[in-house]
Amino acid sequence: MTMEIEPNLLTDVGRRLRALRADQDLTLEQLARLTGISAPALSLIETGKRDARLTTLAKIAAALRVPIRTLLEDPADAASTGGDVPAEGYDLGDYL
Amino acid sequence: MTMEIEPNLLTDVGRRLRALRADQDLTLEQLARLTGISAPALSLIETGKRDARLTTLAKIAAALRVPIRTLLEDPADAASTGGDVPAEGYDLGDYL
DNA sequence: CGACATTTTACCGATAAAGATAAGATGACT
DNA sequence: AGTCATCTTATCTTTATCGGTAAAATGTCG
Repeated sequence: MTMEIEPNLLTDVGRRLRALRADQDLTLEQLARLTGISAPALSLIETGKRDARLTTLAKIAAALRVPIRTLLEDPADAASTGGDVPAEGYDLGDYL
Repeated sequence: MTMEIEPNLLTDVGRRLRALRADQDLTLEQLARLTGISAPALSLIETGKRDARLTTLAKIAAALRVPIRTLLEDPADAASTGGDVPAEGYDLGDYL
Protein backbone atom coordinates (compact mmCIF):
# COMPACT_ATOMS: atom_id res chain seq x y z
CA MET A 1 0.00 0.00 0.00
CA THR A 2 2.26 2.68 -1.26
CA MET A 3 0.81 5.82 0.13
CA GLU A 4 1.34 8.53 -2.40
CA ILE A 5 1.58 11.79 -0.57
CA GLU A 6 0.54 13.93 -3.46
CA PRO A 7 0.67 11.95 -6.67
CA ASN A 8 -0.13 14.71 -9.04
CA LEU A 9 -2.41 17.35 -7.73
CA LEU A 10 -3.10 19.09 -11.01
CA THR A 11 -3.72 15.86 -12.86
CA ASP A 12 -6.10 14.64 -10.21
CA VAL A 13 -8.05 17.86 -10.10
CA GLY A 14 -8.26 17.77 -13.86
CA ARG A 15 -9.59 14.23 -13.84
CA ARG A 16 -12.24 15.07 -11.30
CA LEU A 17 -13.19 18.16 -13.20
CA ARG A 18 -13.61 16.25 -16.41
CA ALA A 19 -15.69 13.62 -14.70
CA LEU A 20 -17.97 16.23 -13.21
CA ARG A 21 -18.40 17.94 -16.52
CA ALA A 22 -19.18 14.63 -18.20
CA ASP A 23 -21.79 13.92 -15.53
CA GLN A 24 -23.64 17.01 -16.60
CA ASP A 25 -23.09 16.41 -20.29
CA LEU A 26 -21.36 19.69 -20.85
CA THR A 27 -18.90 20.41 -23.60
CA LEU A 28 -15.89 22.57 -23.01
CA GLU A 29 -17.58 25.28 -25.01
CA GLN A 30 -20.63 25.20 -22.81
CA LEU A 31 -18.64 25.23 -19.61
CA ALA A 32 -16.54 28.01 -21.05
CA ARG A 33 -19.61 30.16 -21.51
CA LEU A 34 -20.92 29.28 -18.07
CA THR A 35 -17.65 30.18 -16.38
CA GLY A 36 -16.25 32.90 -18.58
CA ILE A 37 -13.10 30.81 -18.90
CA SER A 38 -12.01 30.00 -22.41
CA ALA A 39 -12.34 26.44 -23.64
CA PRO A 40 -8.60 26.09 -24.28
CA ALA A 41 -7.90 27.19 -20.73
CA LEU A 42 -10.39 24.65 -19.41
CA SER A 43 -8.78 21.97 -21.51
CA LEU A 44 -5.37 22.75 -20.05
CA ILE A 45 -6.74 22.61 -16.54
CA GLU A 46 -8.54 19.33 -17.17
CA THR A 47 -5.44 17.75 -18.61
CA GLY A 48 -3.38 18.87 -15.63
CA LYS A 49 -1.20 21.20 -17.64
CA ARG A 50 -2.21 24.39 -15.95
CA ASP A 51 -1.96 25.53 -12.34
CA ALA A 52 -5.21 27.44 -12.07
CA ARG A 53 -5.86 30.25 -9.63
CA LEU A 54 -8.25 29.87 -6.77
CA THR A 55 -10.92 32.12 -8.26
CA THR A 56 -10.69 30.20 -11.51
CA LEU A 57 -11.41 26.94 -9.74
CA ALA A 58 -14.19 28.66 -7.84
CA LYS A 59 -15.85 29.79 -11.06
CA ILE A 60 -15.71 26.28 -12.43
CA ALA A 61 -17.07 24.76 -9.25
CA ALA A 62 -19.88 27.29 -9.22
CA ALA A 63 -20.80 26.53 -12.82
CA LEU A 64 -20.81 22.83 -12.06
CA ARG A 65 -22.78 23.52 -8.90
CA VAL A 66 -20.47 21.63 -6.63
CA PRO A 67 -18.44 22.84 -3.66
CA ILE A 68 -14.84 23.58 -4.51
CA ARG A 69 -13.80 20.76 -2.26
CA THR A 70 -15.23 18.33 -4.77
CA LEU A 71 -12.60 19.33 -7.27
CA LEU A 72 -9.76 18.85 -4.83
CA GLU A 73 -10.40 15.63 -3.02
CA ASP A 74 -11.82 12.21 -3.48
CA PRO A 75 -15.02 11.70 -1.54
CA ALA A 76 -13.15 8.81 0.05
CA ASP A 77 -10.44 11.06 1.50
CA ALA A 78 -12.95 13.55 2.75
CA ALA A 79 -14.16 10.95 5.19
CA SER A 80 -10.82 9.63 6.36
CA THR A 81 -8.97 12.90 6.49
CA GLY A 82 -10.99 14.06 9.43
CA GLY A 83 -10.49 17.75 9.01
CA ASP A 84 -8.65 19.10 11.99
CA VAL A 85 -5.14 19.75 13.04
CA PRO A 86 -3.27 16.56 13.93
CA ALA A 87 -2.86 17.52 17.55
CA GLU A 88 0.83 18.24 17.71
CA GLY A 89 4.21 16.81 17.08
CA TYR A 90 5.31 18.93 14.21
CA ASP A 91 8.89 19.86 14.83
CA LEU A 92 10.12 22.94 13.09
CA GLY A 93 13.63 21.76 13.76
CA ASP A 94 16.40 23.87 12.40
CA TYR A 95 14.08 26.41 10.91
CA LEU A 96 13.48 28.33 14.11
CA MET B 1 -31.43 35.04 5.27
CA THR B 2 -29.52 36.74 2.58
CA MET B 3 -27.63 33.92 1.03
CA GLU B 4 -24.34 35.29 -0.15
CA ILE B 5 -23.23 33.19 -3.03
CA GLU B 6 -19.57 33.94 -2.62
CA PRO B 7 -19.03 36.79 -0.20
CA ASN B 8 -15.35 37.16 -0.65
CA LEU B 9 -13.55 33.99 -1.37
CA LEU B 10 -10.03 35.31 -1.15
CA THR B 11 -10.68 37.19 2.06
CA ASP B 12 -12.23 34.15 3.66
CA VAL B 13 -9.43 31.85 2.65
CA GLY B 14 -6.97 34.38 3.98
CA ARG B 15 -8.74 34.57 7.31
CA ARG B 16 -8.76 30.81 7.67
CA LEU B 17 -5.15 30.63 6.70
CA ARG B 18 -4.15 33.18 9.28
CA ALA B 19 -6.13 31.40 11.95
CA LEU B 20 -4.45 28.10 11.15
CA ARG B 21 -1.04 29.69 11.24
CA ALA B 22 -1.81 31.32 14.56
CA ASP B 23 -2.93 27.96 15.93
CA GLN B 24 0.53 26.63 15.31
CA ASP B 25 2.29 29.77 16.49
CA LEU B 26 4.08 30.32 13.25
CA THR B 27 5.31 33.63 11.95
CA LEU B 28 5.10 34.51 8.29
CA GLU B 29 8.86 34.04 8.14
CA GLN B 30 8.62 30.54 9.52
CA LEU B 31 5.78 29.54 7.25
CA ALA B 32 7.69 31.09 4.38
CA ARG B 33 10.60 28.79 5.02
CA LEU B 34 8.36 25.78 5.44
CA THR B 35 6.55 26.43 2.20
CA GLY B 36 9.15 28.08 0.03
CA ILE B 37 6.73 30.94 -0.47
CA SER B 38 8.00 34.36 0.50
CA ALA B 39 6.60 36.06 3.55
CA PRO B 40 5.30 39.02 1.54
CA ALA B 41 3.45 36.64 -0.76
CA LEU B 42 1.94 34.87 2.23
CA SER B 43 0.90 38.18 3.67
CA LEU B 44 -0.90 39.11 0.48
CA ILE B 45 -2.70 35.80 0.41
CA GLU B 46 -3.71 36.06 4.06
CA THR B 47 -5.07 39.54 3.57
CA GLY B 48 -7.07 38.42 0.57
CA LYS B 49 -5.13 40.59 -1.86
CA ARG B 50 -3.72 37.77 -3.94
CA ASP B 51 -5.41 35.07 -5.98
CA ALA B 52 -3.05 32.21 -5.29
CA ARG B 53 -2.55 29.25 -7.57
CA LEU B 54 -3.66 25.80 -6.62
CA THR B 55 -0.17 24.45 -6.01
CA THR B 56 0.60 27.46 -3.85
CA LEU B 57 -2.37 26.71 -1.64
CA ALA B 58 -1.35 23.07 -1.60
CA LYS B 59 2.13 23.95 -0.35
CA ILE B 60 0.67 26.04 2.42
CA ALA B 61 -1.81 23.36 3.41
CA ALA B 62 0.97 20.78 3.46
CA ALA B 63 3.14 22.95 5.67
CA LEU B 64 0.26 23.51 8.05
CA ARG B 65 -0.53 19.81 7.89
CA VAL B 66 -4.15 20.25 7.03
CA PRO B 67 -6.10 19.11 3.98
CA ILE B 68 -6.54 21.81 1.38
CA ARG B 69 -10.25 21.70 2.00
CA THR B 70 -9.63 23.29 5.39
CA LEU B 71 -8.43 26.46 3.72
CA LEU B 72 -11.45 26.72 1.47
CA GLU B 73 -14.48 25.99 3.57
CA ASP B 74 -15.86 26.41 7.00
CA PRO B 75 -16.19 23.12 8.85
CA ALA B 76 -19.86 24.10 9.13
CA ASP B 77 -20.40 24.14 5.38
CA ALA B 78 -18.57 20.90 4.92
CA ALA B 79 -21.37 19.17 6.76
CA SER B 80 -24.32 20.89 5.15
CA THR B 81 -23.01 21.03 1.63
CA GLY B 82 -23.35 17.32 1.19
CA GLY B 83 -20.89 16.84 -1.58
CA ASP B 84 -22.69 15.53 -4.60
CA VAL B 85 -24.36 16.87 -7.66
CA PRO B 86 -27.76 18.38 -6.94
CA ALA B 87 -29.59 15.87 -9.06
CA GLU B 88 -30.73 18.03 -11.95
CA GLY B 89 -32.60 21.13 -12.84
CA TYR B 90 -29.79 23.24 -14.14
CA ASP B 91 -31.01 24.88 -17.28
CA LEU B 92 -28.37 26.02 -19.68
CA GLY B 93 -30.97 28.19 -21.27
CA ASP B 94 -29.84 30.40 -24.08
CA TYR B 95 -26.30 29.16 -23.91
CA LEU B 96 -26.87 26.00 -25.88
C1' DC C 1 10.06 56.61 24.74
C1' DG C 2 13.24 53.38 22.47
C1' DA C 3 14.56 48.53 20.64
C1' DC C 4 12.59 44.65 18.72
C1' DA C 5 9.67 41.38 16.18
C1' DT C 6 6.14 40.92 12.98
C1' DT C 7 3.50 42.34 9.33
C1' DT C 8 2.35 45.22 5.44
C1' DT C 9 3.39 47.66 1.31
C1' DA C 10 6.03 48.94 -2.67
C1' DC C 11 9.06 48.16 -6.10
C1' DC C 12 11.54 44.87 -9.53
C1' DG C 13 12.27 40.87 -12.81
C1' DA C 14 10.95 36.27 -14.22
C1' DT C 15 7.52 33.10 -14.92
C1' DA C 16 2.99 31.76 -15.79
C1' DA C 17 -2.20 32.24 -16.20
C1' DA C 18 -5.92 33.50 -19.06
C1' DG C 19 -8.58 35.42 -23.34
C1' DA C 20 -8.67 35.19 -28.28
C1' DT C 21 -7.92 32.95 -32.23
C1' DA C 22 -6.51 29.51 -35.33
C1' DA C 23 -4.75 25.32 -36.50
C1' DG C 24 -4.37 20.20 -35.66
C1' DA C 25 -6.01 15.96 -33.69
C1' DT C 26 -9.48 12.76 -32.36
C1' DG C 27 -13.72 10.52 -32.70
C1' DA C 28 -18.48 9.33 -34.26
C1' DC C 29 -21.61 8.69 -37.56
C1' DT C 30 -23.78 8.35 -42.27
C1' DA D 1 -14.05 8.58 -47.87
C1' DG D 2 -16.30 12.95 -45.95
C1' DT D 3 -18.67 15.81 -42.44
C1' DC D 4 -19.46 17.19 -38.02
C1' DA D 5 -18.62 17.85 -33.09
C1' DT D 6 -15.33 17.93 -29.61
C1' DC D 7 -11.02 18.35 -27.74
C1' DT D 8 -6.05 19.54 -28.02
C1' DT D 9 -2.16 22.39 -29.10
C1' DA D 10 0.07 26.54 -30.57
C1' DT D 11 0.74 31.45 -30.87
C1' DC D 12 0.11 36.03 -29.19
C1' DT D 13 -1.08 39.85 -25.83
C1' DT D 14 -2.44 41.29 -21.33
C1' DT D 15 -2.34 40.66 -16.80
C1' DA D 16 -1.04 38.57 -12.38
C1' DT D 17 1.55 35.57 -9.44
C1' DC D 18 5.73 34.95 -6.99
C1' DG D 19 10.43 35.52 -5.01
C1' DG D 20 13.59 39.09 -3.56
C1' DT D 21 14.61 43.06 -1.39
C1' DA D 22 13.81 47.06 1.05
C1' DA D 23 11.13 50.21 3.10
C1' DA D 24 7.06 51.62 6.01
C1' DA D 25 3.43 50.29 9.41
C1' DT D 26 2.02 47.94 13.47
C1' DG D 27 2.57 45.94 17.40
C1' DT D 28 4.85 44.39 21.90
C1' DC D 29 7.64 44.59 25.70
C1' DG D 30 10.96 46.39 28.81
